[in-house]
Amino acid sequence: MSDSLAKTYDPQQVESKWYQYWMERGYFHARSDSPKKPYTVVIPPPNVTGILTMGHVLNNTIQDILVRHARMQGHETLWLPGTDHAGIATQNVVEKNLKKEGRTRFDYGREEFTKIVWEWANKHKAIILQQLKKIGCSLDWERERFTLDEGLSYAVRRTFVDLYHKGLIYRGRRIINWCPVSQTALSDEEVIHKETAGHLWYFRYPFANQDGYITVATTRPETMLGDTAVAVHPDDERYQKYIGQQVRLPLVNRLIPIVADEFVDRSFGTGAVKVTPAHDPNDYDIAERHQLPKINIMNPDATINSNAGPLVVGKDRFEARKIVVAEMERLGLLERVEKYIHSVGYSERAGVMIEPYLSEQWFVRMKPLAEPALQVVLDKKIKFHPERWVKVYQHWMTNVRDWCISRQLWWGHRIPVFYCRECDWQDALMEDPAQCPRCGGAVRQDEDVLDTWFSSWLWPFSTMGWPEKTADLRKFYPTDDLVTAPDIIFFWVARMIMASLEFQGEIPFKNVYFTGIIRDIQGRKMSKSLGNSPDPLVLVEKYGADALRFGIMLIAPQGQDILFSEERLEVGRNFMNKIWNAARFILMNLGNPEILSTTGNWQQMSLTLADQWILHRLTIVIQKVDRNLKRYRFDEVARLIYDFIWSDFCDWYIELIKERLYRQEGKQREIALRVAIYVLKNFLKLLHPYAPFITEEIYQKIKAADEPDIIIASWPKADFHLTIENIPEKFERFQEIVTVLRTARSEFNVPPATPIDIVIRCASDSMVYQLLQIPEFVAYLRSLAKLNTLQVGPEITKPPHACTVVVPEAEIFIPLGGLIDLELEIKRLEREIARLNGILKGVSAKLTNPNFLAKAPQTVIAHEREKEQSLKDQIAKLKANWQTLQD
RNA sequence: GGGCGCUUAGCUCAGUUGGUCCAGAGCGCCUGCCUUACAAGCAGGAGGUCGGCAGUUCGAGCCUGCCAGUGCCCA
Repeated sequence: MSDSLAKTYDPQQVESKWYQYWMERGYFHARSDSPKKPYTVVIPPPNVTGILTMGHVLNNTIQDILVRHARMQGHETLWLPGTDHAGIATQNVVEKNLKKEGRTRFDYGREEFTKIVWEWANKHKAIILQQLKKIGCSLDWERERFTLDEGLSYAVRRTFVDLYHKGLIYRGRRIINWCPVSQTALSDEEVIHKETAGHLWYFRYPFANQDGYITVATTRPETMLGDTAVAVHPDDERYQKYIGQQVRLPLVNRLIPIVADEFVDRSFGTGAVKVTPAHDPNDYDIAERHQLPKINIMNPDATINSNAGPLVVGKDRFEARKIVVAEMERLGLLERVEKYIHSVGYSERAGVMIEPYLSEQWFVRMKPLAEPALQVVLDKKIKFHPERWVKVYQHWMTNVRDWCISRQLWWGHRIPVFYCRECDWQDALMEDPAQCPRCGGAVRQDEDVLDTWFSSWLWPFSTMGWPEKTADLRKFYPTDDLVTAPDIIFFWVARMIMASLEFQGEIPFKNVYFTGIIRDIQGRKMSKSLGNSPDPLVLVEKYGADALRFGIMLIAPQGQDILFSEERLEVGRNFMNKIWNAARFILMNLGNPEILSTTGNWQQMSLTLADQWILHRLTIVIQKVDRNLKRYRFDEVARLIYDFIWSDFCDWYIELIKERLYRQEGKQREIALRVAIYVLKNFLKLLHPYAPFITEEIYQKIKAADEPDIIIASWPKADFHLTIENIPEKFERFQEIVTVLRTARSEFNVPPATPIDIVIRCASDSMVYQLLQIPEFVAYLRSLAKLNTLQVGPEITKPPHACTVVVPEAEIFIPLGGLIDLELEIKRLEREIARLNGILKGVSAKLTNPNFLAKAPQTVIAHEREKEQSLKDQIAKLKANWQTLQD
């Protein structure tokens, strides 16, 4: 315990020590042999390539809030940490580094190169995990996992082999998304479609056996070299006569047919389209229907190969485009060019234009996996928050296509399929075979690795030791909550559900909370190129981790994107400082340390109205916090906590008890402190999931010796019940009196140091009269208003030169003598009368409406009647006072 | 083209089942205060016909329909 705290809160000094302290005591560690009810969250594994982003701060703060809350509720709480090897991204970064030295991965070979990537990954893994610690995440580090760990790799292999033998994994020659820079296949989800300004070129293809031509429109002229047909709609009257004829493909001189296919959009271009089966997924389908050849004209690096003829062989695709267009123009076969905006696919990781590319890849058959995965969400066995994401999920699940899982990379889980070099044997196996089991020939393993998400989709259970039947799986699986961003709902969330149902026979988690996406204050996505993505660790240094966490939770509305700017963290920092000073004030006035062991046993104490009121407010706040945490309304909870401590506790309660603390000895002073300590302790507990460091720091100073650290303290219970009747109403009336007095002082420009007198006329059985018998309140009025005298009673005559304010049941006179501006007072009263009359008009209108009286609930009618009476009363008083000023 | 959001004070956003937080908060702005916890603070104030138009209802930021603007996702 310390009674001298710094005047300003310094997070640097405080935060550094507590994380270590918690770790040493093993608070983050979950025991699978515990009898306590489990609560589990598995972290969405950050990429080892990355550094902490604002998105991670948001996402992991929410998880930490859930986890710390559950821990305080007494659950055996597991938050399992780990990282993802991020195949393409990581290999890209390392290859880029090598390129700076003028080398490629082929200079090293697969094994050497992989070693380099491992080094790099390990280094960056350590960085990002350290960053998570910095922001206070209470992760169970004894269970940290990496997607390329031995155990997880075993799980991946097991899954592959299993699906292979079930026939759910197959190899096929298909059009896939090809990244010419990374030179690998990508899944559909890894391609981002962007509206791109381009052109529509109209090419003439001459008929083979007659004069004339048919005109086709294309956005990709260079692919014409691989055309194997022209397609028209069968019902298109313009072209029906040409169906079955042939055209001579310019530049390559190939004879290709004109086919009829219903896929063709008659309104696009000329209504006749070129068909390039090896370089367009739709054309591929047309080719399948019409048994057309599929000519691949591109090398893996997107240069043109010799299948395209001699004209552009070896040229890059974009250069080839220019040459093709120029050549067509020279031949008089370019009819026209239009500007055209169309959707172009870019790779999610590298940002380069992807090529639809015909190649042999491995696929997972999705339909059989998707159906049950959709059902558990529709049946609400897994709940989405906000719920509207269910529709997005449903749409994807019902239109799902097979998942291309092979990647032509070196960094990742190698596909466990083996081929015989001698015969046509192939199989997926758990153990590497020494030789072909059929003919004894030499075997080779598939060169490709698996999509990173093929390991991520097992994450919730592979991290717990699956396929072994571990104690962790028994205790902690299925997990409770998943917190993730909605942009990976297909990549990850959907596939985890599929994998868990397929391999575990149960759901992987009960709830999915989708965060918003962090944008800058102009609404732009955070990106390195824009330079609008702040480094969270810099923010931690500047504002403190608690302020960062609290600040971001306060501005993160549920289900909406978050417009972030650094200034918005000042609210968080100021709030931490406010809490610090509230605690500091109480500790400064503590005196007897015995007070710290206060329990909530209030019956034996004579609590004042203010004491009861703040305990009542605390009760309400606990209830609301509980309710909103259940609803995943983290922003609302932050707001509730903020308003409670700042407005209720600091602005009113602390201010009110100052009189008891400063000037009274003994019982009343002690009771005020006991209440204050009790409220503060409970408040700190409510705040702890949001701001773990400062709450532990303060709690350690005010907790009794036998109380546990706040991180494992019991969650507050809303257990205070009112003993004085109408506490909120009474206290609010008092607040109203205080406010109108302050306003009056301000309006009449009475300097703060100038003492005034107050005379209040009210009935002796009124609430106002009772309130002004309470010494605490009177003392407060005296200090705030710098009162000379206070007179209260029914038999009061208005003093001369006084301004008047009216509250329900009472008239308050402030004799201002020479200070009063008579004109001002008259105007003020008139304004007030007009304002109240306005409200009265509305109320009276309701009460004279027979429909309202007949149909509205009695409680509402009664309330309106009361309101009407009170308004009439106040207006009458104001008018009377106004009258006295007219002489 | 299909789907999902959003539109409330200058800015960013709250506003639970329609009535008693029917107009709120923070920031910004104006005024006055270094009042013995806090100037990262205290007190007071200005500022909005809740995007528009209809409808349901005794009663509509709140429910329904249409329209306008804006953002995202999918094709």
